[in-house]
Amino acid sequence: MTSARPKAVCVDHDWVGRSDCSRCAVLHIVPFAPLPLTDLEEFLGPVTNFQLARGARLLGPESHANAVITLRSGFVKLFETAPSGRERIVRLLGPGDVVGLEALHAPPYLHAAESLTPVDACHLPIPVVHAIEARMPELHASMLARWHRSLEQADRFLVELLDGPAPTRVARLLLMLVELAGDSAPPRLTRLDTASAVDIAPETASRVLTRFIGDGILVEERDSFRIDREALRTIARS
Amino acid sequence: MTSARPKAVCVDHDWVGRSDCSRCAVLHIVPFAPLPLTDLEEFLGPVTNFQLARGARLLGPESHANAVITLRSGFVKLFETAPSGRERIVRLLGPGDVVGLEALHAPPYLHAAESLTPVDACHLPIPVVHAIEARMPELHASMLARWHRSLEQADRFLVELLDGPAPTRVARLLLMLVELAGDSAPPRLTRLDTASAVDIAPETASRVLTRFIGDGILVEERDSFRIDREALRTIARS
DNA sequence: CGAACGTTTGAACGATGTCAAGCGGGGTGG
DNA sequence: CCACCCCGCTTGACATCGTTCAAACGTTCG
Repeated sequence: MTSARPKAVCVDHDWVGRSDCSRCAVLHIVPFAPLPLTDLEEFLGPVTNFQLARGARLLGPESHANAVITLRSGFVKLFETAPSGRERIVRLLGPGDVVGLEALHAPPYLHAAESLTPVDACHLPIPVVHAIEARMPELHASMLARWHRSLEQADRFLVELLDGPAPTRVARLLLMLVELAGDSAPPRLTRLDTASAVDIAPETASRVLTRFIGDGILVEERDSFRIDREALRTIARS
Repeated sequence: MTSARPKAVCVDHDWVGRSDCSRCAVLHIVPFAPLPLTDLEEFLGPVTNFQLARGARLLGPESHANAVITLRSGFVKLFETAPSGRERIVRLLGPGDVVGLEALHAPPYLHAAESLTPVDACHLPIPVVHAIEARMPELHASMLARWHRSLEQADRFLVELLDGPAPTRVARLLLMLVELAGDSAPPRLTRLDTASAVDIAPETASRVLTRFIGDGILVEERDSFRIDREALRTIARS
């Protein structure tokens, strides 16, 4: 209480926005954990919270892969540059997701990560994760689930987003984005990001989207968008 | 010794082909493990070895996901049918790989798996894996490595095989197949499988491959093939 | 020997990529 | 506060690669 060292963010009940910790992919278990608080403090001290603007780089293959990042709010794209030089988006992450999972097994990070919206996130050094894992086996299962989800999403990109004509792909992407967002507002991607997610030319993305807008199926806002779910689902089915 | 129950295959030194166990993704650690043999017997009893012809189904989303399969030899494709109805190959597995990893976390299997060549494999019920894991923490790291590899390959499909013109893609696929095979003979895919791996029409695959053959870059044998590595790498770079 | 399947080959169409020019809005600097 | 500039987006025209449809071939297997 009178300690000079500041409280670990995760444990500080006075911390503004602590409520979002319930979404923390790694530590959502902690509040219910049977560990004495003082122990937790020691573990969680190195965990730091930070915010980023849209378009910021979270990490890349060049960074030291010694931490994972959990998203409290905001959206992130994981991408690689293909041999052709084109940028290819391979995954999309949202609130509650973990960025840089691979680091948990071995460096380097497999992709680059950039924010698609303003982002609120926490930085967890790998040793912290392992320390918690050692004491709380539940975390292990939770991490396995993360790997599972990552694979599932990679496969969805392969099977859903890269299948069929351009309008179909874009429709599926939009649906995927609102699904990812849950109750929060889905992020509006640039035409270029849209294009590199579904592997079409930016110009084609533009044409498809302006057509959707013209048909009243899609409404774009500054940073988000709204859709006619049913109409898009029909297009997505083709 | 005089027991009526047959010896667990993994432990039976008289078992023909036991040498291939050193390649077993899950149990390659076992021979060096500090566990008493009798213990091992009990664990490994339910492990069964089996062979399949080319084109056989190993498992699918419909199967009870209560086991993983380790490939001792042969090649397997993992595929899903896309919304368009087309079959899309999402991963290729070879000797030493694990089929149905997902089951380790939760059912169902995420894909269908079919042999591309005759296959020699072992069937490991999930409880067996967990039992070994409990006693041998090394296995845990080894399993993490599996998830890691799966993700890496999924990403390679996304970034390498689905990028650039048809000849480039096919070239990359062929190179990937010989890499996957290591010292064994790479499997010759049907035109249809080739096509659904790199997302082109079977006819296009045919045209590309006959051209490669004409150029002396590729030689097809009954079940395998040989390539001019350098020439293909050049095409793959484009 | 025949049937079935995978493959080859041809020809024509069409969706999408490419190239190029113009537009608009937001941010910066004067 | 305004003007300019830059960047992302739009729009058009055109070229092209790959798909599609169709037919014939060869091999394997019953």
